[in-house]
Amino acid sequence: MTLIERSFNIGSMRHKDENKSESIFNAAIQLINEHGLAETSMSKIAKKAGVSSSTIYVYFENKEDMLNKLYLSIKKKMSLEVFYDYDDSLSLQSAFEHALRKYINFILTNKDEFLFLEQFSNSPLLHKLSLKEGLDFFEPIFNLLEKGKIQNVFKQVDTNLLHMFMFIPAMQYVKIYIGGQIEFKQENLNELIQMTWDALKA
Amino acid sequence: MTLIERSFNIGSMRHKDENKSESIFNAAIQLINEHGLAETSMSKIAKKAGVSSSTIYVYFENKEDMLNKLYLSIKKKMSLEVFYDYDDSLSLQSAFEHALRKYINFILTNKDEFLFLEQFSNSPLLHKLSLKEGLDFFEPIFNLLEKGKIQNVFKQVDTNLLHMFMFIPAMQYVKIYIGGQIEFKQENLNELIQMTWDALKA
Amino acid sequence: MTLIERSFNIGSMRHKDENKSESIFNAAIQLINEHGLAETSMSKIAKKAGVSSSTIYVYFENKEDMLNKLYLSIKKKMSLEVFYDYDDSLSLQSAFEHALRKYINFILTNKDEFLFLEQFSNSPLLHKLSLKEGLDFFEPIFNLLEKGKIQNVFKQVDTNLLHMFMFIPAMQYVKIYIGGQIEFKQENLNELIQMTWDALKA
Amino acid sequence: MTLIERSFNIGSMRHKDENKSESIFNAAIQLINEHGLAETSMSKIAKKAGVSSSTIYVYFENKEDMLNKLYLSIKKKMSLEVFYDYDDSLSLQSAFEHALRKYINFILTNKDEFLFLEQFSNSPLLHKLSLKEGLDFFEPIFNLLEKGKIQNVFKQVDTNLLHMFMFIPAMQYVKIYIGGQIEFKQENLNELIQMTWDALKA
DNA sequence: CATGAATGAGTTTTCATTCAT
DNA sequence: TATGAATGAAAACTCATTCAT
Repeated sequence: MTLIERSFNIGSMRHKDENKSESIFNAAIQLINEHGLAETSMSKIAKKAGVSSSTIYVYFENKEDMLNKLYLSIKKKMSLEVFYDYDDSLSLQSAFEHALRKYINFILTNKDEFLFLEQFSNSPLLHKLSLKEGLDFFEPIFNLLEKGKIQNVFKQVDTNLLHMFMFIPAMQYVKIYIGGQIEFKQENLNELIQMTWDALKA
Repeated sequence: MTLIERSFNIGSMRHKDENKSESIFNAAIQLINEHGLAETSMSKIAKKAGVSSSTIYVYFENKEDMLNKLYLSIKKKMSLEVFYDYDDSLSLQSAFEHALRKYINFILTNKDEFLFLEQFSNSPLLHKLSLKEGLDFFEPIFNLLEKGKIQNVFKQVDTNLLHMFMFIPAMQYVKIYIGGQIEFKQENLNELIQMTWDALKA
Repeated sequence: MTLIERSFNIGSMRHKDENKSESIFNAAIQLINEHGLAETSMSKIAKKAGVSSSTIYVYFENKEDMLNKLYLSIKKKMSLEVFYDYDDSLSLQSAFEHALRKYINFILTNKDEFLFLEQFSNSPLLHKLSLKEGLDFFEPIFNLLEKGKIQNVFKQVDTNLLHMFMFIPAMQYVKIYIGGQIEFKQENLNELIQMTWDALKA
Repeated sequence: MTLIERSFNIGSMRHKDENKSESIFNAAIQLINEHGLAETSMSKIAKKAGVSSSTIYVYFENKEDMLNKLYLSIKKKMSLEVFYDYDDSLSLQSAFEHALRKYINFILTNKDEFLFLEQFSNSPLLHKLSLKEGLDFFEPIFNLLEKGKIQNVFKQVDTNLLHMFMFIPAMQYVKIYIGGQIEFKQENLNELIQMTWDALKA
């Protein structure tokens, strides 16, 4: 909390605090990326967030609930930043490239959130429901892909396959870059986008 | 151990029981896939494996060590089954398709092992070293890809990029199939292989 | 509070709401019978009573205070319903039988209150003071028993012994009936009353 | 552990220890009588018993299991001490008096165990099964009562009623004596036994 | 009077691991 | 080699209570 925020807060210190929820989320993301889901306890999260661990239970039902809400909140943030300004007038290829670049840019500049998503996606704590809800945020992309199939620009295959090919290699690329196994090159990125396009193209 | 099994063991200097190690591995894989890494304790593994939990510490230094050894053992098994019979006389495309199909076949018929790999790959318990060692098993594939680049059949891009594009979509496809989000179709598989080829092709 | 309820309250100096106190008591009784004293928390009581848990602390000092007040309130209610109309003109045996039947009837028709009493009577949270105060409500009965001793109808033994023999078997009978271990029969009841009388009779 | 016991134990310190189970039971009984079931935590029991609280879970599944096993163990001990030497040659009244006196003597000299039983009997943690099993220990008494009915010495009423009248007043007497509300007199005891007999007698 | 938010201290239980045998 | 018993440390979560509004 900055000094200014603090002063705004004086009159309402006993009201449920967006900040608190936020700092719990941030603490969780950081710890999980640093030490893994299994090693991240509620009390460690609380300590890092600067609240009592019982306070977490004011905001969330239990650990599972907290993680699922965090998952959805990140998915939503991502969707808002990445897909909201989809421009209908662009050519299909431009739209495709635009969306993919924005997505890659998002995960590159929100590494922590992205890595949390990746780790949590493999956990049995992720509810089927959250998974589904999370996918919904990609709706504009599904529309794009369907349009591409209709225009015979993309292959006539299951849209899930197109969707998968569009994002999974990019995600993996960012993951191994973050993991230090390769170094990031703009050139690689362009190649990756080209390869993705080639995979989808009819 | 039956008498017969025992007699087979006679010539062996080591007393440690390959079977026991094996059943610990199997128990671990099953439990981790069922309940997640975080929820799988040594004592549960021991119970499922039919040994005392102290016995696990005869075979492995600690939990981390056990999981890393399990990781490498699966990677090795996979490598043996999938890449050992790489046939040099095949055309590049045939070799590519052959390898990819064998890989997909392996993970489809060894779902538990595959899912364990996926879950453990995202865990900080996975040692850098194991990760690297795990990659080594793909060496024949790296050779294939290099050859393809030299012959100008594949794009002139970082071989890691080629490797990534070759396997990651297939893995993701199997994962969402196992997760019940799509149904398996031979047709999809053929399309996937074609898309993969298109992505790599120069 | 509706407007009408509010207007009924006009003449009262106290703002504390008899209803609210009542619903806290009811919630407590129900929960304690259902799950036991140990498992009944203030917040669960509050939730069931439809108030905030901090509201309970407006009415009571703390949990102990609340339980003791509840205890006394039930004892009082019982005393009012059971012993207030003690009829001096009745013969001793009629008075005895009348009182005992009324008591049994009360605990049969107020099972929850009765069971709470039983459970709380064994708790160290029950203050000595409350216990003593609770006994006072039985004063008419002590008078009856003393009179019986003077008239040589009852045994010349410690009045506490008479009192105990008068009520304890009846209470136990109702308890095991409520617990489902026996079924209720009017016949049993008559026998029980006879046995009680025989125990007391000189 | 005495010095002698200790020396006997030297060679077997890693074998499940009857003593340990015993000291957990004793700690539990004492604490529950002192502070109530609700206030007695596993860690307090462990501390008092001189073991780690995790050790309790080596011997019992959970708190409920521990308490139920303790309940049955006391019931069994009581049954062994009180009813095992039932003498068939005695007259009914002698047998009745003998059993009742032995019972009263047992609860007077095992106050802690008795009070635990009383407190736990009212708890929802007491399993129906344990309750039933606990009653079984009274079998010799049920036989006695049945015989008395056949011989027309006792009233022709439900045996449960006879059983109840035989023990409940005695138990209550001991309870209020322990609670300090009355003082113990041999004379009272004799009166109590006479009253009990009068209640049962045909 | 009434309450939502907050929390320190506590709960039960499980964990990975050790150790004597 | 194999193990049953034991445990300190930590897990997730709940509790009675307070406090600012």
